[in-house]
Amino acid sequence: MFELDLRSRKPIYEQLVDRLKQLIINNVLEKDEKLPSVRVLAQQLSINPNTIQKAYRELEIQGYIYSVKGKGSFVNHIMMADSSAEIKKVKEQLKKNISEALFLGVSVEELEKLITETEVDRSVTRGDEDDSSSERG
Amino acid sequence: MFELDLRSRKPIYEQLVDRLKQLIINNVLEKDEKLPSVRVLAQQLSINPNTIQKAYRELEIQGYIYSVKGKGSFVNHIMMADSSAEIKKVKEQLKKNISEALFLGVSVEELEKLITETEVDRSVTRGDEDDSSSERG
DNA sequence: TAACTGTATTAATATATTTAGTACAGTTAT
DNA sequence: ATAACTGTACTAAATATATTAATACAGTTA
Repeated sequence: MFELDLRSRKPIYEQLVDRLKQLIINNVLEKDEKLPSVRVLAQQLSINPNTIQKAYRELEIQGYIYSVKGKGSFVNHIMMADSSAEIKKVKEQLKKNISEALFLGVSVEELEKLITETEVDRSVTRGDEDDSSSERG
Repeated sequence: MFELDLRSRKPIYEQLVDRLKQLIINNVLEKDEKLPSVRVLAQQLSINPNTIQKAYRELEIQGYIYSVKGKGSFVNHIMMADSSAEIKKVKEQLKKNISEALFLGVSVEELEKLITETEVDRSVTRGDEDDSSSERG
């Protein structure tokens, strides 16, 4: 399904969370799509099922997936509801990154281009079927 | 000098690096300003000097400060030179944050406003004495 | 019932972080 | 030269965090 860096200083479960988030955000994993079970994915990645569960649990807390005992874990594309706390976090992180980028000499134009590029990438992978979140106005 | 969250899962030295970076980026700490010595800051924050040194060393590697044996550690505002690796890192992190923000429903307009706001903050705290990195052309 | 699924718990292990203590070398002022 | 500061290096111990392992329980599906 994807690659992990077992030698990284970044914990495996965090890598999993980040990776799965990106797949969900970019619609590679579609709404209600079933994720591999904790045991199957653990075997595929040659790591312990508990580590997978820790990642899935975190993703569920953050609202990216939902899990049903006996059935499995599924992608949650509803979102947009009570994500205010998450939005605040992301915005704070963005501010830090932006000021650091500016400090390192990245121009405002380049930063704006980054936004446009990211937006385009999303439109392409999502087939542009829902553009409400990227309206300008 | 600042606050730390000793209960955070984020290592103390990483908090220190982030915090000092922000102070340097936003020019709260000015060029060639002397930072507290590892021992003094350690006592102020009630943590071990080795932890301070680890943070200072990381900041020196990243080019934010420079240290002179016997004299102290000082803010480095020259930068802009060989920061290509750092720029690449920040850009990748920015992409992730932007796509997550878009996914959570933050509009492109809002993201662009974040850039403008951050730019303004920097101009104000820096007295606008050097605007070369924020030209739009 | 058998074979899946998520979830929980405990213990052991591995890794990372922090502390503690000591030491050495360069700077500054006396 | 001495005293008091500075950064830096090193080892060992203690603490915190992450990961594995093994087991168990409950819900789902065929």
